[in-house]
Amino acid sequence: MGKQISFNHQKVESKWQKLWEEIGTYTPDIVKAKKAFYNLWMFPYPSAEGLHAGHAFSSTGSDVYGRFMKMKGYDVFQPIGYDAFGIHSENYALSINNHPKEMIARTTKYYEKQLKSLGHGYDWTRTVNTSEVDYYRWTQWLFAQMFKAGLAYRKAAFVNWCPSCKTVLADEQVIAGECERCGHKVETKELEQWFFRITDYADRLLGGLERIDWPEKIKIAQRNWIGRKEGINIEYKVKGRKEKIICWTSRPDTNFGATFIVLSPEHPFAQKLATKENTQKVKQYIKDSQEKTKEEREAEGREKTGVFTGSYAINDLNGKEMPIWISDFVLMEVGSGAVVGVPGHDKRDFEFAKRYKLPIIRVVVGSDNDKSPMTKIEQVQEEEGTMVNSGFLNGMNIAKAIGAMMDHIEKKGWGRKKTSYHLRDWLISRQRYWGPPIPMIYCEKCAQKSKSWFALKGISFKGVLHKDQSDWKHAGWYPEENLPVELPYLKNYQPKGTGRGPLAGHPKFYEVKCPHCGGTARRETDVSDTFLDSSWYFLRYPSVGIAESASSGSSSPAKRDDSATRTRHSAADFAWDPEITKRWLPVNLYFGGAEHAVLHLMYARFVTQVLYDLKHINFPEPFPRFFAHGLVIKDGAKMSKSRGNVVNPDEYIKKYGADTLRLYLMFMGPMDGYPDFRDTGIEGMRRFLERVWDLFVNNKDVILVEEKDSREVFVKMHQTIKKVTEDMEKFQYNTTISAIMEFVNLLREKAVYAESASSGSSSPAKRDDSATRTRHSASSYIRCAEWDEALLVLAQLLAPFASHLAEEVWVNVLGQKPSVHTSSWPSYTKEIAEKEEVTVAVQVDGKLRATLKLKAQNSKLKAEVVKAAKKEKNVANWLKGKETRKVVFIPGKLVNFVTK
RNA sequence: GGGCCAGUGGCGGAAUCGGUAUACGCGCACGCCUUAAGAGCGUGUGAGAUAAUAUCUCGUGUGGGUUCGAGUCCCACCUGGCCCACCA
Repeated sequence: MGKQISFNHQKVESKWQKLWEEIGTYTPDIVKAKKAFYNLWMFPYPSAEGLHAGHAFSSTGSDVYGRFMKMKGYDVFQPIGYDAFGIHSENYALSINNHPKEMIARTTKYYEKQLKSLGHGYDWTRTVNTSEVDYYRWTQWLFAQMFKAGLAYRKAAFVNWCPSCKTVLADEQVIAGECERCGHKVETKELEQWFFRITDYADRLLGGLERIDWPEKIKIAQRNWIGRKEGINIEYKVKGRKEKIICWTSRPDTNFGATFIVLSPEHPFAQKLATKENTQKVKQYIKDSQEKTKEEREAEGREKTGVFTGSYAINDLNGKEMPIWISDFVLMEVGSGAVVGVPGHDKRDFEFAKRYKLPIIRVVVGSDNDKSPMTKIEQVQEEEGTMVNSGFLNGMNIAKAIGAMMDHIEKKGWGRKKTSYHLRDWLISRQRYWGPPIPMIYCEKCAQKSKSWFALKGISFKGVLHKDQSDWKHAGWYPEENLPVELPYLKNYQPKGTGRGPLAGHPKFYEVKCPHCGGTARRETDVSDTFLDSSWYFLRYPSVGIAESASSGSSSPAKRDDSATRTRHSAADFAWDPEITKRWLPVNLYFGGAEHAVLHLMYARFVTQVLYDLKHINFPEPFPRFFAHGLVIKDGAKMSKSRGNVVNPDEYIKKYGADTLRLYLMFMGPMDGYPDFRDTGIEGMRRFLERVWDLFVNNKDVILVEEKDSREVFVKMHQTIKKVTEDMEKFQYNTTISAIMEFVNLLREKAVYAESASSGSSSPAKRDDSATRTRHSASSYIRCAEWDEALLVLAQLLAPFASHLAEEVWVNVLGQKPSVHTSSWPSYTKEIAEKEEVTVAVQVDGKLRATLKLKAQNSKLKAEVVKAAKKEKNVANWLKGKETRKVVFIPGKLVNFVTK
């Protein structure tokens, strides 16, 4: 008997996990659900060696909320899947010398086992794997839609190239000059690539932020990344030449202080403007700078380099000649790739001017009133001040001067206002193997025709497709209509580093007929960015199994696709079912990491807006509510393999149980914090659960709660429900659990165990040797209803966290029908939850001198409280000989005698 | 360089609106139990003064301010973290 006290987590957990799956506890009626709640956790990529404690932390945070909503009466849908396509999985496969296809098959199995062992309430009947053809045919479909809408185009550009991953990268995927995946320094290469016109959506992505419930820091990150800035393109004539240089600036007010112009080495005029004697130097400089990586450019960073072209631009404002220089601190992708140098009011310009002894003119005087010539960088006035040496602007403040100057320049025809964005088009091609082949076909013959077509129209065609939809077919590119374009199994899938993907070595794959002229054409051999896979997965989940099952044909869904006969939105043959999508989307709560602020979260919003515009869905924002969880820290640092501080949840689940781990992870700290994982902490949590278990299984021996105690238990129960309910909504699980602990502590304190009549030496009463607990003979006391209710409530409050233990006691101890997870969340009465007796603080001049224990209603009466407070010896002492000038009274809380 | 966030016991962290700072847990100490150890249970635990569970002083990174009253609000600074970064 005595040994049975210990909670056998392995037995209990596996028992319920099996049963839940059998009876479909977490599989909602996807077609008919009335109160749909789509609770989504960012799916993981199954490339590493399984889930670590960080995954367990965030997925549990999401699961706890889903379970809570379920008990609140919602039809909760919690799907799970794998972001299994893409460079991260491929790199991992390469590192372990395994084919990604096999690696994925193995790791997804392991992930599934781990996720199940954590006891999460996922709907395992609807999973997604982005590397499976049934999924990626729609990723390809999405690409084709983008192209048809004029949102996918090719252009030659200076792009980020990772020499280690041997592929190009989007701007978002370059972190501080390094590859997001492998950490290798990124270089710049000029290549022709596929882009998505995300910049067309810049303003809408910005505007949409106002309407969604996201953490402010994520919104700010997106705003900064989009980086909308008002400015002006100023056109400068070049002395003695026909070229005009356009410089974008947000600070035209300082233009009277402009003393030079700097072009990016990649600027089309960079070489052209070099005078004869400078040509050699300029050529060399351009060549040198292009060989540098971004990192190198930056490392030399503050030490500016440059070369003079020999040409001069004219500042129309004052007719001054400005030497035109070339320097690699000016980036082609920013603004217009050319900068007007105002060294007095821009630190970088100042450094450049200093280095090459260019004149520095002050045109702004700041609040320090320094009007002296500028010789030190500290004097550079960037932020605020009053205009000087600036003609008609003199005396104006900066804000006013900017407006005045912009109007002036536009009126004179020297330039045009232009809003600039930091956001750039999404580079979507990858020269890799493990991804969806870009479903496009290129026909050289058609391309030649289109070149003449462009020539006819007077458009110089440089590989950039125009937005006008009629243009695309003239560039020789056609979207593949027979989807999917299956990724062939390649044994040697290693990236080549030639600027082309591994598929380029397989004529069987790329040799196709031109869908337009029937001639020999070539299929695109690059694959798409992995972030395209994850940009729409949330649309897929609810319809998994629905779209296919509605199909009557015997052929596989992959083969059924025939664009001519396909009705786009028929349930049988589309990525998502329109009715189900209406019911379940947008996602009600998205739970994930903040590190995706300008990656996945931005791309998913963009794709959703495009699909909304193309009328494939009826909502413009995929995630109206997003919660950004924090990270688990171990030994003071972020978990990582290289640090060797990765915590594998498996061993903890085995040793202490999933319930213990779940509770501990949620108790460590707030969900958006960075709590430290400790072994001693989890042991403490196991002890807590052991005490809870003890409370339940020995429940039948509790025979008494005294009148006073039963009331206390009852009140505490209502207080606990209130606290837990409120804090759950705010994802403050740590305080939720501490409230439950307090409740458990009280129950244990008040419990009185009977001498068991039936059992002998191993009776439960023996187990507890506390001197404070009294033992009574069973005959003289009765059980109270409050006690039984308290235990039911306790099981329910624990259910989102300790799902298995709660279920076990709910069914096998408390005799309820399964499942505690479908029972309705307990309610509380506000009046009962309010304390009956309160402690009122008594202060003299703001210092605590006594506390009063008063009945709640009395504590609200000023006269009563003041009277009682003055009676307190210590208060009287402090008031002696002083004149009370004022009495501050906060009903039910505090009284403060002011004598000063 | 820019943006955002945070500094509370030995540790993780509590503290709705400005109103008893340190809830809950870990750790530690002591006690009970035990032949012993462990487990379990109980008590204590911000610092200092003190015979004292009475009482007093100090105390939420530093310095100032507002207020009857500040962890919370304002100003300046210091430290740490995260994100972005030669963005014109």
